[in-house]
Amino acid sequence: MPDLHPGLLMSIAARHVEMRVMRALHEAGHELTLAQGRLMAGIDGEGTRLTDLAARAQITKQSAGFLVDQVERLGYVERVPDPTDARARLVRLAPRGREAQREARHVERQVRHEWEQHLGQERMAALQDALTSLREITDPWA
Amino acid sequence: MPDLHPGLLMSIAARHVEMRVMRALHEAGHELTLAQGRLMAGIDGEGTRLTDLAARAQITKQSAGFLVDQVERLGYVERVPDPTDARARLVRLAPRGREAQREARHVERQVRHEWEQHLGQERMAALQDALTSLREITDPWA
DNA sequence: CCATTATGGTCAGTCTGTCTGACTAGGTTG
DNA sequence: CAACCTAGTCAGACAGACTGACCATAATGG
Repeated sequence: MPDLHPGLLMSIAARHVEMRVMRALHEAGHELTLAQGRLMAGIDGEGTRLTDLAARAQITKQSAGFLVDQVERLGYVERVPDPTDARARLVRLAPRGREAQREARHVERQVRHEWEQHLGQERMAALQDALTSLREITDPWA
Repeated sequence: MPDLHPGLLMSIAARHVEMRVMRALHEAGHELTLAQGRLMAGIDGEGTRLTDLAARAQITKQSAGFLVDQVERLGYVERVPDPTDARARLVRLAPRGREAQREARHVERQVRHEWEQHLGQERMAALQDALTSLREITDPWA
């Protein structure tokens, strides 16, 4: 059996994480889709502009606006005026959104722990190191 | 700067590979979409059943059928009867499909090489090792 | 040996997420 | 202050995914 391409192996594992997070959110009563989740993952504490959210998720601002409309209607985020720019508004997590975020982070920690159990500390550290380094040449956004 | 979650880092790198492959295919005159490419990646030498393709790409057989229709019309694959089961047909790469496959594999080798240059042989081997091991607990299809 | 169930695939209809292009309102700058 | 830039929306299109219903063929167990 020849080595599968690392990119493919990464897709498998990354997909697994997403699936675990989405499933947990669903079980906790949240009705978020993957696209909505990816978008919300880009919101930081003080709130984030639509344009920045779009860039982080690598989608157009139209798509981002569409998704923000949805999660706003569901009560996960709110749009507040940006005090520093009258054109802009900040998308901020509402209480329900922070709940979902907590849940997501919990599952992520759990997965990380499972991986460390499986690989052992040393290999896990090597993985984290290699991935972090690889980001320098693969992240279009950094 | 705290460590980003390995799953997220994997998404970034995996996406980079896909982007590189799609761009190269496009430059070589192939008009394949990402979804079509992912589907075709699941076709093996003797041909593969629609149902298996769907399972490998983790989509429904209806979606897979839709995509096969498209790439068949574009001349990348052909459907031939399955000699062992009259209900089934095998989806097989046509010459144009094999060309695209060669191109894709070429880019994948190139990316692998770039990564090895960046990480060094040892860290690259560690990465491959960790990812392969991780597959045991993250691949729903193995 | 046939009735039942399982499997491979299609048809019909729907929905989500994405895009491009055109536009408005509000900043920024020479 | 004129010209340009930037944040966001509106309108329209389309790809790709889903569910549910269905048909044809295989496989299985009384």
